[in-house]
Amino acid sequence: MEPIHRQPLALQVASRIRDLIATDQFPPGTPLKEVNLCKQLSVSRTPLREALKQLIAEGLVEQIPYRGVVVCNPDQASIEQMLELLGALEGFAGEMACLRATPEEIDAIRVLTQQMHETYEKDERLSYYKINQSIHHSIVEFSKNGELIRSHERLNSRLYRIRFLSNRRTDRWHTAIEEHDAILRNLEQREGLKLNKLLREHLGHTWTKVKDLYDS
Amino acid sequence: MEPIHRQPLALQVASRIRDLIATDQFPPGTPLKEVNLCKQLSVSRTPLREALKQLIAEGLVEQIPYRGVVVCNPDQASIEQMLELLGALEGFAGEMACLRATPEEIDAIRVLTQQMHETYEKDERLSYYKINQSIHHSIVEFSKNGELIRSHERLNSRLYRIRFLSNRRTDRWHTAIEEHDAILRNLEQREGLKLNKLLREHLGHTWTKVKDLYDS
DNA sequence: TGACGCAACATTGAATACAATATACAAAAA
DNA sequence: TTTTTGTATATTGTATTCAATGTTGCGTCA
Repeated sequence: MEPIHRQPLALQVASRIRDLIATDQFPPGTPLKEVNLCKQLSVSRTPLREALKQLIAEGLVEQIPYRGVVVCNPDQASIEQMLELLGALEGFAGEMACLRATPEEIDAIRVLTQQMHETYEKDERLSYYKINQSIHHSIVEFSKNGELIRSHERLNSRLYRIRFLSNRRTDRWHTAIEEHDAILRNLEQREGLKLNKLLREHLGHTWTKVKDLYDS
Repeated sequence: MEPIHRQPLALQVASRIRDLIATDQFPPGTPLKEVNLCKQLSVSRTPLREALKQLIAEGLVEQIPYRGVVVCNPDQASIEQMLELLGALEGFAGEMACLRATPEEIDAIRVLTQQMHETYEKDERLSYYKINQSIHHSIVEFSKNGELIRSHERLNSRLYRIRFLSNRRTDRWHTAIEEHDAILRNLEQREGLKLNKLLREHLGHTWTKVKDLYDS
């Protein structure tokens, strides 16, 4: 039987703050002052501090001794490195997925890709963004490697905001869709190495979009 | 002038416990009881708990609500997954190193590989182990991707103990040395893709060694 | 004899109190 | 006027206290 999963207060606090950062309600540079947050979230300092420790470990915020915790503001170089690593992880995941995904799982990707086309035709940016995330997430899941899934999850959450912002740009939208078609094809045909390469390039293109955003 | 780097107590505690786990003084399954550890390390519960939170985030220990923290005892499947991911990370790092390592840095790998041969001939297991780690660490460093370096570091620390134990086996020692020669050659010739493949296989062999250890 | 319930103990979860450190501002001296 | 220094205040770091929860063992009842 499924055990009951308890959520210690610190964990709940952590995921709340994570959301606040991802949705830009706590934009980069925001100082996370303990007493303020305590009042806003109605918890005491102890669980809050434990939550912050977790976010520090995840790299979402940074701490300077005796000067508090602030939301990280990664520079272009860091973002490029993160996206490069994300590409490597997803590429490898795709390669493994070619070996391990069931036909039903590949069907699921097919459905998502189809839905993605629909959001493109209807010009629904937010849905597009979510389906896109969902596809990438699924591919990683189908690698059947729990460690890989967790690593990807952590890194992706740090990039969530950036990718969301860069999603506004319209230039590369069509190309991205085409790339997703190619990704689906190679997954269907279990072309591991090609899919790996494709996914890495796909993420590389994300970087150029983000870069444009910064430069403009 | 070089600023003074402070180490909050929680960080010091965390790295101490990390060492204790890596050196098998806290073998898997050991319950980390807060009050005991407090006395042993002469700190109060708060910084200790913050340190534990960090180790939980790193995946070195696990926590069950109201039942405390215990040192993780990863099963064969998890170890296989971790090594698979480690192989992917190192492989990718090697590929990047081929693009970005300076000639001087490659020289450093050459020196280490030479030293590795010497430890083999003198039958110095511990030195061999350390030099081996050092080579892999260096290759990852030369990828010049900070995120990749950190991810590798975290994952590797979780495998430190396992790999140390499997280092006792003598069967594959010679083959491992030969593989390192090949790794060096491909790095020298900037054969990124081949090096990637080689490193992934190299880690795959580690898995077979670990597996033997478990099975016997 | 075995199972259930209760109670005492052990351990973690959370909150508060106290100490250490940094920052800002004002006053005094050059 | 400018620089320096001291002090007040804000904020984090650490310790301690109190509450909630889980575990163990013994006694009682069927």
